[in-house]
Amino acid sequence: MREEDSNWFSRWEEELPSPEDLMPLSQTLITPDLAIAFNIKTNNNNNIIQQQQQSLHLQQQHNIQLQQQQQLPTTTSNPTTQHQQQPSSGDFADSGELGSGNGGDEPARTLKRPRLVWTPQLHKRFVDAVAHLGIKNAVPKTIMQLMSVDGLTRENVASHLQKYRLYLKRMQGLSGGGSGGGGAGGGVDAATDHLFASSPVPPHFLQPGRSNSDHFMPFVQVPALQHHHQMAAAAAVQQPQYHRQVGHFGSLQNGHFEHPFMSRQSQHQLHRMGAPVHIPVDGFVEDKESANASGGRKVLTLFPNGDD
DNA sequence: CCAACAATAT
DNA sequence: TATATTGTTG
Repeated sequence: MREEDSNWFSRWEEELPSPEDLMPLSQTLITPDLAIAFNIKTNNNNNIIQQQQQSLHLQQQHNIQLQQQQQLPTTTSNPTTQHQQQPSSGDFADSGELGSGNGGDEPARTLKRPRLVWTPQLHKRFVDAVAHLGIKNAVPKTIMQLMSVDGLTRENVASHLQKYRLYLKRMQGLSGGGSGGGGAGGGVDAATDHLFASSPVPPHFLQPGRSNSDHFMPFVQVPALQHHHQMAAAAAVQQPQYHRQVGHFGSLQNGHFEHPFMSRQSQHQLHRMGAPVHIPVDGFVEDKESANASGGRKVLTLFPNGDD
């Protein structure tokens, strides 16, 4: 119907992120402060956190409240009045009981983190990662590694991948054979697919038979089976600075260039930790509307802009 | 044991 | 519904 259809992937090819584009992009969903406060181990600040662990005890409840207040700490005078109408006096504060009277044992570990919201940007990185990995290697762990989004867990990716695969299958189905009466999905443009539609789907995704895009697979050959072996080379320890992390993608942390594999591999410990609060990283905004849609739940949103 | 995947839960 | 969590399997 559209001629664009014929060359959409020509353009797609051009728009393919070069490794340089993809690699150094290390975003973070968790600020150092937040990580520390919650006893979260990110790949960078291991040691710092360890120290904090000792002093972490009865503060759990306080921690939570602190988080909410710390939102958007410094944004060069943000006139956006990002006031947290967070019911600091409603949810847990006054109920007094969080869960079931946790006596004061490792609280942070028990708490849950906010639902990840897959913005088009995030999904884009996801698709790019999958595209560059090829179907075979496109498994949650490797995808997660390539995406290099700090705070993103393997399960986040796994869950998303599961749904994405269903989406691909649906597309295959209706592009291949007559529409039949299936009536299963119906509209491809259903609201459910909007996210996925926001990023072009690499052609070979639909053709498992065809060998992967060996076309462009520059280097990013993630050693998927790389077992833990290397301790963080202490490449860059996050100092308790109140700097903005989200802006500097250069990955020039100490004047040293970070390799993707060398840099993000201490994520083994990143498992369940909790933080039922928003994450104060500037650049990340919580989408009130999404939250509303969810029934007033708090949701962490990355990149409110749906623009590609 | 860990990770992927599918199924189920919220 | 979208994402999380759990269960099962390799």
